[in-house]
Amino acid sequence: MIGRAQAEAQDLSKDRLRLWLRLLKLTSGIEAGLRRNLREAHDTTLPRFDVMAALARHPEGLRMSELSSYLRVSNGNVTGIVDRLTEEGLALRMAVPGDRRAQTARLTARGREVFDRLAADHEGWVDAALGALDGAEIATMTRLVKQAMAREGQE
Amino acid sequence: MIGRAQAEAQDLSKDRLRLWLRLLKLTSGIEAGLRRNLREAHDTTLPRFDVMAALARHPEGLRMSELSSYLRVSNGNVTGIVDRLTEEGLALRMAVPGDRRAQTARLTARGREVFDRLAADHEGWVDAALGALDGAEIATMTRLVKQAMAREGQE
DNA sequence: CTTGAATATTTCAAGCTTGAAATAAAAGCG
DNA sequence: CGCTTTTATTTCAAGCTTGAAATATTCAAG
Repeated sequence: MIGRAQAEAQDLSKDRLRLWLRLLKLTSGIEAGLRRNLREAHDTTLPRFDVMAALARHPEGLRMSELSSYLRVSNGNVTGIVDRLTEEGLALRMAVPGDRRAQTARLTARGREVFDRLAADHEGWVDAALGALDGAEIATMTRLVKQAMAREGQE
Repeated sequence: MIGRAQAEAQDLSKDRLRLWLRLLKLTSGIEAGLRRNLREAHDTTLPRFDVMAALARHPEGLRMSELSSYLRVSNGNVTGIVDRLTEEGLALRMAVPGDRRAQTARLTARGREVFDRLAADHEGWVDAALGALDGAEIATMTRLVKQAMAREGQE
């Protein structure tokens, strides 16, 4: 037989699992909507948007490795995305003086213009997707998400 | 100039955007951990696990189209994943009597055994990932996620 | 200097994902 | 019955993603 403490821990574990599945469904659903909107309204993709957003926050440019750790994706991944943004004339690579191994990626002038339009729409889509939550609810959820990340994100 | 109501709506929009970014970071982080654990501990992937979980809940089998709408992924996607599960001897396709277009996918006996082990570990990993939230916090967050989905998910 | 370890990035194979096109079969209908 | 439309699935090209291997360069000893 199992004690009361174990039974409660098992229930809590099940509740955490159910929350996880719902959370995943919510974020996947919103993400799918964002991907669809980006494609239909701007003929682009979420990974390209993410890279452009990172570069927009760092006008001085980011090294490829900084970009990949900032976005938490692999090095090889950003290589390909920056390649495509460069082909499209939205980003460019610059040599780093004093280290011939490294490159910094930056947005071009056109990249900045394009990103500004993307970002405005993006904020609107997210606002609509979370529109069922009012200010207090957003604040509560933000607090709980931060708390959950304190454990999860410290690896 | 803009009125107070507009200014508040803009602030709320920014707060929703910040919450979205945190939420995405939390779920992506947990998901990355699950993918790593599945690979390292069981040499498998999250999409395979998701398909096996769906099939485990439906021992009578699911049509390919039911599987894809259940998992909210494209038809072509499940075709490939079921192909690989079949190659590994974990799933199989069966003809549907009376409709030669359709197929149902099912877990094999070995597929069920493998899934049971995966599921146990999976629940433990999720429990650990959300371990910073106690029962009341899980309940609050679950309520808010449901509320957010009521709007988002009704498409 | 030169050898070896560490660092920055790219390349690569494999798998996931999508939307669109292609196949195939069933259903409706004149 | 023939013909069209709908439904079920697969195929395909393109892009994303990863971890591992390959390149290139820098750094640290000796």
